[in-house]
Order: sequence, then C-alpha cells, then structure tokens
Amino acid sequence: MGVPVVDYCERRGLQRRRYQHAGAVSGTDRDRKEDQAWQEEITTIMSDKQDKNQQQAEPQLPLDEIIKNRREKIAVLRSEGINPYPYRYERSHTISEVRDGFEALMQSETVVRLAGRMMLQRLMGKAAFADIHDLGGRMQIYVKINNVGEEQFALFNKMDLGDIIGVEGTLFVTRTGEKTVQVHKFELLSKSLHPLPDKHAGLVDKETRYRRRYADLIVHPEIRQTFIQRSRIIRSIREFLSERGFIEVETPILQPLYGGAAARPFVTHHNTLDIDLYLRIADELYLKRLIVGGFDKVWEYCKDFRNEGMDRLHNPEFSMIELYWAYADYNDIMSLFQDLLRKTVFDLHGSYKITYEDHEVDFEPAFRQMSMVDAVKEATGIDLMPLSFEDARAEAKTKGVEGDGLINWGKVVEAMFEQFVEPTLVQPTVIKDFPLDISPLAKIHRDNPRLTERFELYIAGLETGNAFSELNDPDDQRARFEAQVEAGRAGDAEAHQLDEDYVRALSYGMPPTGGLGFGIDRLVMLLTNSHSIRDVILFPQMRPEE
RNA sequence: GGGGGUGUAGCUCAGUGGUAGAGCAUCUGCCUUUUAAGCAGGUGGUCGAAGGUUCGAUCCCUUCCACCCUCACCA
Repeated sequence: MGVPVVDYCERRGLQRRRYQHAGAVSGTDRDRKEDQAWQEEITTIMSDKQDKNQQQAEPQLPLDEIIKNRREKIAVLRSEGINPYPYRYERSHTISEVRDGFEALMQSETVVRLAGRMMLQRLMGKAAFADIHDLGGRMQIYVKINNVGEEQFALFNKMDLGDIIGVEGTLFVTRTGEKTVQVHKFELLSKSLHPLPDKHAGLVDKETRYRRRYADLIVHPEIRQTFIQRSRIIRSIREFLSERGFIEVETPILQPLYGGAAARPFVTHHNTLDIDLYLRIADELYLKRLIVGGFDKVWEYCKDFRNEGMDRLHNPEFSMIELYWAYADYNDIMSLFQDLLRKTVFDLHGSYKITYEDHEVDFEPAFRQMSMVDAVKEATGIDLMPLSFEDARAEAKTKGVEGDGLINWGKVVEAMFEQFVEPTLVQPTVIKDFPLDISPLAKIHRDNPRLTERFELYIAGLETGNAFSELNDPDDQRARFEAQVEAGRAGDAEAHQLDEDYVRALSYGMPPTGGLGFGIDRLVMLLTNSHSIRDVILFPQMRPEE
C-alpha cells in the first residue's frame, strides 16, 4: 500500500507539468484550483485503490493504468469547469441525414450539430481529424486550431477514443474527397473510461461479444442491423395481425401449473403466497381460456422459458408468438401463416426470396403440404400408416431408428420423420396430420382417429411453427392429460400436468378454434441469415463470469 | 453426456523446457486536408486455475474452469 502513494504522487507531478506545458492554462489561480482538484482526485483514487487491494493483491494492471489516466483527465476537466457528463445536446441532424443532404447543406453553409462516439483520431499538431459514429453511420470531423481556438484545441487533444462528443460546424470535402465537418465548436458529452477493442480487428472473441454486447455493438455497427431487422420483423407481424382483427393480450409468466408444450420448466417461489411457481413454457392454455371467454382472435408476443439444453437453436428464454382464431381450423391457420410470413419477408427484403446459409428459400409459391406419414413413406419407402406400434417399431429398427423413447406408434413416426425427412425440408413445407400420441392438445383428425389435425412448418431444415385445430372436447382433453400424467410417472420429464382449471374452462364450451405458435428467434435467424440463436438475442444466456 | 478446438498485454495474434514478442490501443515528443494518418521514444504480462514431472514449466503430464464447433439428448 505504501508503494502506490509515492509512485502516484510522483506521476501526478509529471502529469501536472505536462498539462502546463500544453499551454491551455496558466496563472496562479488556476494552479491553486488544479491543486485542489488533484488533492480531491488523489483522495478518490487512493480510496479506490484501497477497495481494490482488499479484493485482490495485484495493484496495477494495464487496464487500470488506462482507466486511471482517463480519470485524471476527468479531474482536470472538472477543475477547468467542464462537466464530463453533461445533460443534453441539441442535434440538428443525424449523420445519415447530413450524408443524404450533403451537397445542399454544404452549398448553403448550413451549421450542423452532430453527436456520436469518437472511433478514430488523427492528431496532427495544430489540426486533427476524427471519425464519429452514430446509429446511422460515420462522419469525419476536422478540428483546426485556427477555427476552435487554443483552449478548445487543447481539449480536443485530450479526448480519447470512445468518448461521446457533439460537434458544431459547416461542411466541406477534403482534397481526398471525404465528406467532412469543419468544426467550429465541440463539446464532450460523455467521457469513456474503458478502452475500446482494437480499432481495426474489432472484437473477435465470441464469448466476450456475447457477454459485453454493448462493446460488440459499438465496434460492429452491422450487428445492430440484425437487431433492427428483428424489430422490423416483429412490427410486420404486429401490423399483419392487427389488420386481421387479432387482439394483442398479455397472460401470466408466473404460473402455478405449466403447460402448452412438452418441456421442463424453471421453478421459482412466491414468498407471500408461499408457493412454487413455474416460468411459463408456453402461452397456449391461457390464450385458449380467452377464446372461451369470447375473444375471437387473440395473440401474444411472449417470452417463454424452458429448462433444457442450450445450443445454436435453443436459449433458455426465447420469444414466441402464439395466436388463436375462433371458428377456424388448421387449414385456415395454414393460409394465415403463409400470408403472415410472406408479408414479413417482403417487408424486410422487398422480395419473397431469402438466402439462409447454403439455401435459397422462396416464399412466393404456395407452401408444399404433406402428411407426416406420407413424408416418411416418400423418404424411406416405408408406409407406417397401416402398421401396429410393434410392426412400426420393427420397421424403424431396420432403418437404424431405435431407442427407449419409442414407446408408442406416434413416437416411432416422429423419430422416423426427424431422422429422414426434417433435414431435407428446405423450401417452406407444411408437414401435417401428426400422430395422436404426440399431440395432447390437438383435435383428432376428422378422417383418421390415429392422427390429429396438427401441422408444423419447416424452412431450411428448421421447425418454424406448430399449429392445430384445437382440442375443445373437455372429456377428451381430460383423458389426454391423464395419459400425460401417466407418462410423467413413467419418467417423461416433459409430460404435461393435469390443468383442472383449463379442463373446466373447456367445459364451459370453446368454439372450434385454430391455433398457431412460432418461434421468433428462429424466424429472425432465417430472415437475417444468422447461424446461431445467440446472434439474434441481444443478451444470450451465459454462465456468469468468475 | 461423447468427440474436436481455443484460452499469452485493453483488443487482434505470434512464440519457446532456461520466467515472453508483434500490430493496434495507451503514455511522451514532432507534425494545419488526414483517413487502419505518419515518424521517433517509452509504459504495460501470475502466458485461464490448481497439482505433478524437471535443476528449471507459459511450453510436457493430470485434473478443473470458461467459451467455440460437432454428435447425442431435447423443441
């Protein structure tokens, strides 16, 4: 602890002479003020040091050195009466507005006021160039001692990369043709303490990028584009559903029973009620209660939570849209979904074609439709429809599909489908008529009691939606739940619970209803050509640092 | 859970059984149309963590941690 005191004070002495040489300030009054500021700052830094020393013995890491230097600059600024964190700045334009109207603004010698983060700096003694960035782009600024005066110029030389500044000036074009702001006045709007990643290479380490998304966004403006597109996608969907008369609602995230999907939940606890609650895994059962209650068309943009594995397609919390439409069946939902996706794609890209990884996907033609059993038959030559569970399981085994999970006919069909069909579905394809065994909330198929009226949409090998003619027979629903409970007892951790209140709701009478759920993250992945769900979620789940 | 990979300066990366380097950033000096500005000089490291082998480990071995890819499981 003794060493830093001496060391620090000596450094301060050097620092102080340096600033005086810079010529920005002189006179004994100013000196006294600065002395006072330094005293205060030393006190602050010393107590910071004490704090740090209590946490770790290492006193002086390189990063600390940089941050310390910047704190010293802040202290000097304050001693000169400059607030390093002022309250607001009146911008006249954004950078992209200036770029778009550059010629006219330059001709008319309009004074513009821009603000942004300083990302590059080229200091040349009595003049300086710098690049500032805002959401819409980059603008070069030119600060010349003749234009801003000695004091401002000295101040500008003390700015660091990463500082947020505001500049006022007119426009010109340099001899190398770069559009530039001739700065007459500038202000520090927020001092940056932490150095930016490499100005050229950027931030490469994926872990750091996800953990410090703010830094990722600063140095990779193109990443922002993905999230702007995400916002547009949701806006298109919202517009579409609104035009079709769907009402946006909100249902509980904290639920005493979870349901609506096959997944393991997160558990939490409410102190006052002294009960465990589950974070919802789906909205389905609440939204259908609203259909019972007389809403004809409802939807929700929802965060769901599933306590399962994480990989490029799964984050523990993720976003879905679920919608329910009274007096409609799954065929109606199919065409609704198709229209919705086509509008969304077109709004985003101005075309119905997208590229995802190696695939070009075209949303313009009507989506191909196949029943799940037919799809398996086409891919493998095996028709599972007429087979018993045992025979189907034996057939599957000949294709190398086996496992403890194949506990009924439906599971066999599903496994065969996933193995041989799912990866091949590049163009938007509706797979319909799922086995009853694996669809506890869907209505039995009007032509085949072994199947349900359920479909999923596949695009580029990804499942992007799940829909059914909703089961509205309360007795059937109770029986399905009971089967699920039985499966749960047998060890299926993702089996449904029996939701008595939901069955009671159905017993009041729910109109025939079509419902749909689709994952927003995966849709955004598709439409922004992102490989991992972590690239479309701003703050993906990570194990905490340290 | 299996397999593969990565972890060295704030960032991007080299590298070696004899306790470490580059570029950028940072600091100092010079520089009034530069643009990854330039030139000159400096500071900065528990080489992811803990054990082991060795006279000596950042390097070899073991275990652990984090992340990435992939397969499996799972929507």
